[in-house]
Amino acid sequence: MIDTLQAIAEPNRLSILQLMRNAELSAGEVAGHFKEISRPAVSQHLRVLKKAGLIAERRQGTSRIYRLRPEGFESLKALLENFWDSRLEKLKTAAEKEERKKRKKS
Amino acid sequence: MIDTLQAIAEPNRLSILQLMRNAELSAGEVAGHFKEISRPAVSQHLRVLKKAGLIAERRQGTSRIYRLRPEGFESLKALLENFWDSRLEKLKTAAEKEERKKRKKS
DNA sequence: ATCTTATTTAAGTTGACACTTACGTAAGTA
DNA sequence: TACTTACGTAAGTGTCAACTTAAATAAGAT
Repeated sequence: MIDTLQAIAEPNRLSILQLMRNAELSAGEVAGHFKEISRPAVSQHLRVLKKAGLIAERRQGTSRIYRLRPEGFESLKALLENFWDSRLEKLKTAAEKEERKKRKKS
Repeated sequence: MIDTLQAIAEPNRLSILQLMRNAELSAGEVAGHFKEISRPAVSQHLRVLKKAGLIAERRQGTSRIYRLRPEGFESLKALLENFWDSRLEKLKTAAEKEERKKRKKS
C-alpha cells in the first residue's frame, strides 16, 4: 500500500506510468522518452513499479515489454476514497449516532 | 500534484491524515498518537501536509487545530482515475478510431 | 563460436528528507 | 511581570533512494 504510493510519488516513475496508459512499451522505448536519465535508471524504476504491482513484464526476443496493471491501483483507490469522501463519512456516522439515540428513546 | 503525492507517500504523514479523517485535532493530539517520533517531527509533517493543501490550520488560544481538506485530494483523484480507467480509455480510443474509419467510407 | 542488440545488475556517490535536541514564539494565567 | 502551555523553527545528523559508470546476462543473427 505505502509501497504503491511511494512507487507513484516519484516524478520519473509517474511519467513512465503515464506513458504506458495507452500502450505497452519495451524498456528501450520507455528509456527513449527520457533525456535526463540513463537506461539503467529507467530499468531500476521499472523494477520498482513491477514490484509494486503497477506494471507487468513479458519477454519477447531480447526485449522486455511492459504494460500497465490497472488492478495494481485498486487498493490505492480504496484508500484514497476514504479521504475525498470523508465529508460524507462524517455525515454518515453522525446519522448513525442519531439513529442510536432514537432507538434508546423508544 | 507530485507534491500532493509525496506528502501522502510518507508513512507517518499518511497515518496523520487517517487520524484526521473523522475529526479535527490539535497538533498535540496528533503528536499524542505517535510514540516513535517527537513533537517537532509531527509539527514538520503537519507543515508539509498544509503546504500540499491536504489539511487546514486554525488557531484557538495557544493551540492550533488541524482539519482535513478533502478538496486537496481532488487533483490527485483526477490523475489516478486515468490509470484505473485506462482499460476503458483504450476501448474508447479504439471506438473513436472505428468511428473515423466509418466516416471516411461514407 | 563470435558479435550485436536489448536490457539488467553491481558498486559506488550524492542529495534530499525525516529525524533529533535546543531554542524561539505566542497566547493565556497568577 | 513572570510563568506556563502549546506550538513552531533552527541547526545538525544519518539514512536511504535515485542516480552514475562499468560489468554481466540473455536471446538472436552471422
